[in-house]
Amino acid sequence: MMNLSYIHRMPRFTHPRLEDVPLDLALHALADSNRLAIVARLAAAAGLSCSNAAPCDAPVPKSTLSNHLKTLRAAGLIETTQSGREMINVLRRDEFDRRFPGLLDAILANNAV
Amino acid sequence: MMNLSYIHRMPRFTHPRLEDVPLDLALHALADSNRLAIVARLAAAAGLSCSNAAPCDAPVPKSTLSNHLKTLRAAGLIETTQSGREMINVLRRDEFDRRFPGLLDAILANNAV
DNA sequence: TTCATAGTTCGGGAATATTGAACTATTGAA
DNA sequence: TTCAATAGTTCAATATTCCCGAACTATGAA
Repeated sequence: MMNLSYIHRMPRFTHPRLEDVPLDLALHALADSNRLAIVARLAAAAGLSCSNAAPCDAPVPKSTLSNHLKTLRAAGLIETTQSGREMINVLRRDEFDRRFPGLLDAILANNAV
Repeated sequence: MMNLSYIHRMPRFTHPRLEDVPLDLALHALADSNRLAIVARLAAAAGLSCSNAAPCDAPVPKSTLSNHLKTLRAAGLIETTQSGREMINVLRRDEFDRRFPGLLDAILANNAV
């Protein structure tokens, strides 16, 4: 019998190449106040678990939060890796900036409270 | 009997004050390839009727086009005025730039084919 | 008038988003 | 080892939004 237990250690998430991300998909991911808040928090931190990346105001259900992070992942904005039982999210800042120069800067600058 | 015919000459569209437009609404309006194409055309023209503002590739049904323009209007991106039987659309560039400095520039610069 | 043009609005089906509930995986403690 | 707690995903049902054909309104021209 083959030992298949290793598959549980396979990477859980797929991350797109930035060159495959169209502008409208990136903008769509950022066109939501909760996701904007998440990106803003990640921009100011080295890496955050899902619950730590969540916007502090407006409590978001965890399934909703998970979906928001999936949307950001699909747009090439964040990379998620497992660490213990937490999923650590990191902003793919350099790659995103190379793909869309100046875009994230402009958006974050305009996201001030 | 009151003469009510004048109401047909009332302004047809309402345009938001830019300070009332939240960032996520503006991004949402721009997070669509057809609407991006419309904005790009308006950025390069003084004023365009709805059908002239339509993206040249991908033919868009006129009701869909009308809704796209309504979305852009609600986000403070365009101003629409009637001229004869055409509706002339103008990009509210200065106002939008004052509200969201650098945002439209960054988006249009990244919208190049 | 009447016709054609330029668009808006309405309504229903298609596509997306939200979220409670069930589930998986990991850690720590008994 | 087991058991419970934690951190998150996935599923499925509901809610919302979007798309677009059809009907409608307004204007200009014949």
